[in-house]
Amino acid sequence: MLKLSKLTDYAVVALVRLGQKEGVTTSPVLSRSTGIPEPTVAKVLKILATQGVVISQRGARGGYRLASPLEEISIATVIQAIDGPISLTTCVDGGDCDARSTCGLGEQWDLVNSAIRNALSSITLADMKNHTVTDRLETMNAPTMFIAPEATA
Amino acid sequence: MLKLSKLTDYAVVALVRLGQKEGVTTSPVLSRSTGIPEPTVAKVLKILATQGVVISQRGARGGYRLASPLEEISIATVIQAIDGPISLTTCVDGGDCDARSTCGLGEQWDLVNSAIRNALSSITLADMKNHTVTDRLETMNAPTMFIAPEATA
DNA sequence: ACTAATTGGACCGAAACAGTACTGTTTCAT
DNA sequence: ATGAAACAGTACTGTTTCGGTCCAATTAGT
Ligand code: FES
Ligand code: FES
Repeated sequence: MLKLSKLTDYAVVALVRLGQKEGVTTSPVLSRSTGIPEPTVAKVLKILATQGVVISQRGARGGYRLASPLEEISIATVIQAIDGPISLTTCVDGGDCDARSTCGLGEQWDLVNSAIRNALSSITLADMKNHTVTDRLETMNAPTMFIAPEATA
Repeated sequence: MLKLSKLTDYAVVALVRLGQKEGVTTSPVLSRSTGIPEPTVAKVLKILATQGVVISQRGARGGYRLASPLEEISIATVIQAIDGPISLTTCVDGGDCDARSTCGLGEQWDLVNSAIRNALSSITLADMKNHTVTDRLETMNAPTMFIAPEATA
């Protein structure tokens, strides 16, 4: 269905909320604040901590805090942290493709990958809480990336 | 991992190859031509036929042919035909989200959805077969376009 | 030093996915 | 009319990934 995992969904919510807090915040608090089940938010934060998106403080009086301001964390970063690398292809890196030599368009997939990554990188967590950016996206979405120039001909 | 299903991968390959043939082409022929296992390519074509992406000709001397020229079929169309609708959110339509009322950023997800859909719609199957773009990609493909704090596998 | 609070990492069940096989229906060639 | 070729649809099975839960390691405070 090409949907990002629910964990990633929750991660974005948790991070945005975390960015609005002062100091460190614990999993239970974040859970109550967002409505996400406690075990789930705990797991999400754990993963994000290993990826360096959030800083964890262990022990009593511990908790999590954002490693970077909300504006500098892109959706792509969160997805990568939770779901792993963004490679739509299944072919480019893994190599477990049966075709490979016969399909002929192996390299072209990078086109798609770049497009996706570009789109995902242009949205930050700050945009997710800020309603003013909705209009700005309209101009940002112009398909003027690096699509084949003569491909449209 | 945010990857499109392998079926979709195969679908793109099959469609591009199909667009380079004259008249109708059978599944076995397409299988040999692409290197994709016969049963799989058959399944993919079947799905694409129900979605109207390809036209099927039944009976002896039958086969498949593209419903539209390659230039008019976008990657997004193929993904939607195989994997279903592109909704990254899991929240907007399904409604099986535990947070919903407390998360507060439900509407903002459309931002992400639009970005993805736009990126995917701007690439056509014709772009995938065009090898002149391959070289161009080498120069234009930014090595890292988003911050990867510690992308250790 | 002890205790309580909190994160870290491992484990397990469930669901979706990829692939395969079979049977039926349609059409062309003989 | 008959037989073969090719698509259509359904059902089944093995595998992988995802979502959720549980227990162990770590630290602050008393
Ligand atoms: S390498 Fe996987 S389809 Fe070409
Ligand atoms: S509706 Fe699902 S996280 Fe907000």
